[in-house]
Amino acid sequence: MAGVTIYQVAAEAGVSPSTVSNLLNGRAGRMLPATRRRVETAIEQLGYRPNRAARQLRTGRNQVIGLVVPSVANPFWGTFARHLEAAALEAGYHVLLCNSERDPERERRYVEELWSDGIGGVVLCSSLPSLEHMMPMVGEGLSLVAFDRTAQVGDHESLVNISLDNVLGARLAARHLIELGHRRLAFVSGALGSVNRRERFRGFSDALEDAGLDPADALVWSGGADHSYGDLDVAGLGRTAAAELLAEPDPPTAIVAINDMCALGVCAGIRDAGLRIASDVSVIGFDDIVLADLASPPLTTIRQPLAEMAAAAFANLRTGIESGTPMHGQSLLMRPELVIRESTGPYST
Amino acid sequence: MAGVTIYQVAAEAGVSPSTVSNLLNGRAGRMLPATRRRVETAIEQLGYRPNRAARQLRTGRNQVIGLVVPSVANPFWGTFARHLEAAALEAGYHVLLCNSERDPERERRYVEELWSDGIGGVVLCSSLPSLEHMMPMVGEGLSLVAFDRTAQVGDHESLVNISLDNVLGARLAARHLIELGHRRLAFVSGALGSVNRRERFRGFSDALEDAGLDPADALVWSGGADHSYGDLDVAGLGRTAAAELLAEPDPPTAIVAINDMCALGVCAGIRDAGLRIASDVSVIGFDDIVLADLASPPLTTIRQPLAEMAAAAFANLRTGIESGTPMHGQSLLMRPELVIRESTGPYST
DNA sequence: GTGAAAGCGCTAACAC
DNA sequence: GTGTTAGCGCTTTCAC
Repeated sequence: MAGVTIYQVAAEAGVSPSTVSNLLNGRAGRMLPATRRRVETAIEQLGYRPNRAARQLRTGRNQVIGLVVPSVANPFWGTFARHLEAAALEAGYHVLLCNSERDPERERRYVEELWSDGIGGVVLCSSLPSLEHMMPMVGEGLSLVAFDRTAQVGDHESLVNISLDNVLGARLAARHLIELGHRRLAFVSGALGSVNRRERFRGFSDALEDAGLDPADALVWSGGADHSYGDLDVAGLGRTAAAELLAEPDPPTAIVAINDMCALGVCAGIRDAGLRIASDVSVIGFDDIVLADLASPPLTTIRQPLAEMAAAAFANLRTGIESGTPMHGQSLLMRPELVIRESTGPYST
Repeated sequence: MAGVTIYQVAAEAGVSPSTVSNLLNGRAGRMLPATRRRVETAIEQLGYRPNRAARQLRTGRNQVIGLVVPSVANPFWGTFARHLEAAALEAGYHVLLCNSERDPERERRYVEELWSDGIGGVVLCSSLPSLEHMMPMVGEGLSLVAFDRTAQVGDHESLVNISLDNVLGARLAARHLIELGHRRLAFVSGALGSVNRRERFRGFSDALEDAGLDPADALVWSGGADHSYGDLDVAGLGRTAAAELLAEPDPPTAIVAINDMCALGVCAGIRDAGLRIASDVSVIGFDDIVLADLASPPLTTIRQPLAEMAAAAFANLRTGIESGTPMHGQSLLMRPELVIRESTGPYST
């Protein structure tokens, strides 16, 4: 800590602390150019940097937002974190990173701590159906943006939800497979009960119905009810899923994975079984992480416009924080995009 | 912000604020058990949470460390961030995330801001040879741990460096290839001038010499001097590198990539050229990111023990911050481990 | 063993 | 236009 205070600057410039403060806080409008110059010189010369703790103590607000993700080790969340940090930085905000490992209790503890640290806004990446446990704080003025989760019955009225249109995305995915001639489809996911898992499954079923297929005939693999897989193991889970599905009497010819990491695991499992991706079994992922394009074969997937979503999340949060009034509840559903690469191919007997 | 202060707690418990403060700060030793009980009850009842800004203003320090990484979108850094956050959390610290995009100027600005925000310690993941620009702050008391970078001539005496033994790692990598019979090796990297690029290249050269080969005969591809590739494009760079190297009159039969992301790109480039990995061209990476095992074929690589490294980084930082005295400069070089998978194979004419 | 009081550095009324 | 002043909530000597 440089240790130079606003008083020293004031003394150096021959003005009062409030003048310095005014300049610092953009109230330099009616200031004499000469005064202004003097203050700026003094700040420069002394290398003055305002003390944020003092400012926060006074104003009750700091320039920090919290980000709670399942795990930044997952490239999807890592990429999101980077975009969010970039958006925040542009507005002079910093980002406090929290990895929940998808534990609802940890999510709650994190948000509580952030709130009591004076952080005005949090982006919560939780796919929990109920955010009940956060609501007391939202009631007290916390701005909360739920990411990767759509609005649910019972949500607080000032909750903002930002996510992909998962139903549409999954529908796009399954339709692509059906158009390629596949009839025996599988859906692979981890933990049941997450909002977006439910939605993606819904879109998957819708597409089957659209094509006159019975969703009840589809193979659904959900990782065994009692397992709660970490966010990275999802790849290992895809691998296991593929092994089990391909050992079925009537195995699927195409697999929709809940996300790209899972799809990468499914691909590994297909190879483990001695089969070829696309020509033997088609695989489609979800997210379009950087690695989807690098994989072998490159992964067909549903793209989420992460940069735009991160920017929107931050913009909402900032408005909520700076307006001082509760945010107006809303949901933002981004448009998914089918990206066809080489992990999907036509059905062949 | 709950808004309940230490005064309200004191009033509720019928004691003075200092007594409450004493309890809060572990100075409850000589306190009457009855008093203590009363205060604890009051805290509980009012749901009191100390205001961190006020505490920081008073003590000058907060429970936050800064993490500056090139980009958390890169799975290697994402994984590191997660491990570091876990270590910090255990000690009650939070982590502020900064993505430098490998821009030295951004690195400096970030660290300066963190320092003036009252953050006592920073883990800086920079492979810049000189950390000169951080030194004024270190001189003033900032605890700085440089990660993924070894000690350099001219470093500040209280700088702690934590990294892998890159020379040994790269030597292990190249030796593995040579033992498989390869004689025509290539080394692929991005930006020149980073400390660990230099070290890895050194280990690569050493291994060639060990085997009686002339390092000058090796193919070195470094992304073109004037390009400064982002941390993710490193995969695209590997892809380009492979294309160019394989178009040479006398192409390499084995490639050492600067890291796994780059290696994944190299693999993509090899496939683009219609060749097969391992049987036609061997590829070895560095880091052992999660995706190395998921890739097709699974990537042979040099593993960095990231969790241990993150724990060590935090432990050092914490000691530095809490002791209040400058850290004792030292370097920690972790032992690399060769992980043989399927992207490397014997040389065949 | 417990309390009184003085600030940490800043902002924002409100005077002038 | 600029200065004076009163805290924000906490910690920490120093008295008692």
